[in-house]
Amino acid sequence: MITITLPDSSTKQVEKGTTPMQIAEGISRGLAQNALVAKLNNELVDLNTPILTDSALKLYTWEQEEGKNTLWHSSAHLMAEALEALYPNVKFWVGPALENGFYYDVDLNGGTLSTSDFEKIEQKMLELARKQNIFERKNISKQDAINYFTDKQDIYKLDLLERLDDGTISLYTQGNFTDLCRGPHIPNTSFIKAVKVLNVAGAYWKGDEKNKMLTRIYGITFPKDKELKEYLELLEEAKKRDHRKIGKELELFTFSEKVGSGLPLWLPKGTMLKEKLMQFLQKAQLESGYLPVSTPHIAHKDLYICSGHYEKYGADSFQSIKTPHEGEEFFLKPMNCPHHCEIYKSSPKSYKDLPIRYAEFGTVYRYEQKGELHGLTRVRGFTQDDAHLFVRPDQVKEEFLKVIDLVLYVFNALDFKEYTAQISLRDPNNKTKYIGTDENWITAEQSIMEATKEKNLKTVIEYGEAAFYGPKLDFMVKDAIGRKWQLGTIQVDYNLPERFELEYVGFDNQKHRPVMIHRAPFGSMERFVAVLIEHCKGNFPLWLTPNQFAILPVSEKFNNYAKKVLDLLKKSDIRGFIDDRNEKIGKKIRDQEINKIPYMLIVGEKEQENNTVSIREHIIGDKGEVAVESFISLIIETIEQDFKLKQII
RNA sequence: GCUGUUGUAGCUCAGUGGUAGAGCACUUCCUUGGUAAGGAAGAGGUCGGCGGUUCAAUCCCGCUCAACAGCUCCA
Repeated sequence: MITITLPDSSTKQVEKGTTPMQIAEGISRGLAQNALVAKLNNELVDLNTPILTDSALKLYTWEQEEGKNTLWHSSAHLMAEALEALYPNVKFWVGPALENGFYYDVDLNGGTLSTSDFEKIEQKMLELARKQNIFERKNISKQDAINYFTDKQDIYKLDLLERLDDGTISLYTQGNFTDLCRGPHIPNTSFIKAVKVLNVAGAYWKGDEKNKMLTRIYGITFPKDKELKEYLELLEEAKKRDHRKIGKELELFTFSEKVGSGLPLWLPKGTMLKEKLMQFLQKAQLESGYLPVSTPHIAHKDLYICSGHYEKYGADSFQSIKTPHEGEEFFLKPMNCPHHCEIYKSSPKSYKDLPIRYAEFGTVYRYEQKGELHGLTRVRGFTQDDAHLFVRPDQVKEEFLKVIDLVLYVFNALDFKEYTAQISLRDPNNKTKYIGTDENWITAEQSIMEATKEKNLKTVIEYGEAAFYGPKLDFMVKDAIGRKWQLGTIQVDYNLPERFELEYVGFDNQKHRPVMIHRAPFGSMERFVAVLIEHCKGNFPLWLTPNQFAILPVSEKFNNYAKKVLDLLKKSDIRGFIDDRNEKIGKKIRDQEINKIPYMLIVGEKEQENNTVSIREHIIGDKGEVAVESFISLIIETIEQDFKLKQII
């Protein structure tokens, strides 16, 4: 007999060789029917693995990541089986599970695959899934594996085998398909009830562009039809929220081939939005002791030689600007930090001056590879809500706390309610590739961890993800439909203070090197606006939205009264316009609903007589007739209320 | 940058080896209408750019630019 310890610490005595599935059956029928994979002493295993020693056992269903991943990994095998049935010459590379679904990289031997083939593959997968084929594991020797795949003329699996040790090799077979795989897998194919082939794309063999391009087929599967339906609805919803689409519809920004790819043109409404955001942050920063600075868009090559960026990125950047003066070269600025370092150096600093916080909405230019450009999230010219804090080593933690406060203030104000903080630290096994003293690193890493802990942030620690110049803290937010985005970032930098020989005079009358902290709560205005659009689907908070109201005269006879109302509202700093087109009121309402205007003010004979407006709220509808003054206070109060609520959080 | 797909009016998109169409938007006129599309007329396109094949190219071919999907990358 052996002892099995379950997650609730209870134990079971079972015969040696009992499988996790049998234990599941002993617990409940429901669990036995839903279990997909088991964890045996920290190792994921098939449910039919005989347990030979005392073990801790945990069972996973579709509800857990482990269960999902296993189902998707097994689905990749199922898709491979379907592909092999449909395309006899196909060769397989690897087929892992992803965050949402799975893919398989295949070599179609010159054949092609298009979206029109998807249904055929899906049908075949479902047909095979219904056979309830068992995923059968077989441990074999390396030589046997080599023989097997040599017979199959499968160069890709042979390549994989080269890197595997004898004794660790296993094959999985379901139906007519056998794959080299370490597993684990779901018990049988019948758990896969709903199937969708999502996409097909090229991917280099082993991710190396010198290698052959394989066909990567993406798919997703579910244990219930309903879940597939919900997933497809989510994809539809994401499409509707696409900032490129909404940005065009709401006339926020555009691109022009003549201006150049990746160089956004902000339209009046988008500019209003962007500037409101900047004003909002600027105000918060002034209150937190930041000092606004502003620096030119170009700088002498020497600046970037000093910073080290020329050596690292020079060749892949926008190339230098020449002048009539022979040999003189300027570069478009790819970041603001070197400029800020020079500002720091413009006068001697005392320890009493620190921390110094230079803030600038600095527009920078980076020559991103063509294929990387994407709407506003990846562009070649963008404005960072940048600031550099020059601090004493003993101030790192305190400044981190303040920056975290600022970042959270921004997130709350914009209704991002869920976020996690990712702490990127040094690779503990390879400390040599980092610049800066061990002592400083330890202080900074400790400071970050303590600061996030004090703020009760949900954190993930990533070892080895730090930049070579310092550890960092990145904020990942979840948007309204659950997608994750990386927004704000805080980074410690030991490199630039060194390169620019930044100093301050300490209490001991000696020169010391300050620590530099880069931080950007939005990240960049472009990226943030993109994420915000997708988060709120273009329905911006009232304080931010480009037009807070539209006045809709019932007929042209009331245009003059509308004008009077507009003047009154403008005096109170409320933004909007009159829709004085020669259209019926129904048409105007429809159009302004589509334009997502928060408040429509309908004015006709009645309103003109009573000095009122009839409010119609976006989506909600008719809110009745009120005095113009009441509307003004409604707007002001709504905005104040909005901010107050958020302060509490 | 690599692979694939796409590029027709301001927008969304039909279409054809014999130099083009719809809906919306726009202009003018009629209409002055009370909570999601009133009516009529009109204007608008080197069919992304360059080159080739052809009697003839928006359509076929090559190159190029841009967008999209994926890969790789992101100070």
